Amino acid sequence: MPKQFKKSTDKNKRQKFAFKSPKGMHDILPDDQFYWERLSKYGKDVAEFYGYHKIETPILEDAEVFLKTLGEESDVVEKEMFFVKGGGKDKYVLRPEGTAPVARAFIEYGMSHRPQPVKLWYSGPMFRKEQPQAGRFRQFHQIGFEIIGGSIDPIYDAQIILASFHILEQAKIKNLVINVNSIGCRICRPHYRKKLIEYYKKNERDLCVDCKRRLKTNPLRLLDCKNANCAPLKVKAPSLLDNICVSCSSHLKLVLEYLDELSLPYVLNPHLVRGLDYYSKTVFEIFTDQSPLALASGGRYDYLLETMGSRPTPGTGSAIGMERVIELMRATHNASAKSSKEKVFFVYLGDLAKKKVLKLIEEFRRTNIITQESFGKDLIKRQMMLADKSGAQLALILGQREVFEETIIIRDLKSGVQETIPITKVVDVVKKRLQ
RNA sequence: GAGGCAUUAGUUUAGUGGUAAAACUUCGAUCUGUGGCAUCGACAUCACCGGUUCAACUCCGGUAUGCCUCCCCA
Repeated sequence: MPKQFKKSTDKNKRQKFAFKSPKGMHDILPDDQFYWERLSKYGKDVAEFYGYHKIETPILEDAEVFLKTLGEESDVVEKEMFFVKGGGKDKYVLRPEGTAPVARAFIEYGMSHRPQPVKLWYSGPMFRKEQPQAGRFRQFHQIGFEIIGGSIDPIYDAQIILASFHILEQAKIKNLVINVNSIGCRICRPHYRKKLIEYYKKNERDLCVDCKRRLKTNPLRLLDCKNANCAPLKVKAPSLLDNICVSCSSHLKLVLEYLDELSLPYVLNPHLVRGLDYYSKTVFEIFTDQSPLALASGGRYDYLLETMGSRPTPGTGSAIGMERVIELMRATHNASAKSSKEKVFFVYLGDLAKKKVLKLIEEFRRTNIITQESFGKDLIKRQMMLADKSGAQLALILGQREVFEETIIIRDLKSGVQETIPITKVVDVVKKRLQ
């Protein structure tokens, strides 16, 4: 419920403990809908233009869908999933991300029998039990793109990046930069991982607390440490770029060539790694200089479907964090863009006129003209004030005299010019005036 | 999961160990014939629970929520 309605007018009935939305989960209030609708539209337009088909998966999934794919020791799985009671104990979870459910659907509905690759997109809420912060919520929304099946072609990575990039561009986010890296494949990554561990083991004493832990749980994350003390070690650490196999490095090289071809602004960031296990080869994140948070991210997941029991099937995808984008849209979109859709405002005087207006509105319903009224405020002055506030173009004024004469006053709210017309013609005249 | 800061009306902010102030919003009255006007009025158990005190919105502790830095991530 919107905040402004939470208070009861009856003092005796007032609740001692006010209800609140769950921690880290927010209502999208009427005033914000403008941004959500805009961003959703950008997503839909881009998806349709590039031939992605929309898919909607349930908000609940079998926990195994994520346990098996995201990595047992990843934080998302280990401590950030909401388990749902009922339907078997701990069987279902609120989905923490969108790729694994889409992959599940791909397998379940035999989409490998469609022309390959299959391009899919989705939009909806995701849930992670994190400590909330600016731009980090327990319920958040993503627009995601996936290209599944076909060959392991770097051009698909470029297309996936392109789709996310265009949405951000349409949302008028300035100074976008794409960070790109390759985290290798199942052949070269273990070698690199070993090399990295060996290197850091030698220097374990100088590592920060977090990095000591990372060394055991997720060594690749060492590259991403922000602690200044670890920085010197990072510089000398073996680089992913020097250690991935020929197949992976030529794949990355082609991705970059395609990005060049599309004139997309990118930087090669050898320290970029992702938290989810299913990624391989290309990974990327899109940033703007107006926020430290990634607005979109994604990568290639050539082993994901295999992990889920399918034939080996490559894939690549990305997701945009809608809340993070909307936060930036607020700053750039001016309020005038939010102008009201209401075109016609009814003003009445007297009970008889009030009754007539009720019926007149129904006549406008058959046209596409949106009307508004303010029943319950009988003062004509108040009604005019509200008409003005509503942003309506025309006011239709019906008083006792007009009811008697079967006329109505049509008033242009900008110029203040008004005329009296027969009430039978009001729909036609309004239609003409609005064109 | 760790550390730090914050919380006063619908909103934005004052303020004090002796039960709260302003602006805007909303609602009502003046007001049954025309535009954000004017005047008057209404709307806060000062986030919640407990402690100290003659007395707590103020001091202390806890909880919740928000924000910041981490962890991690969109």
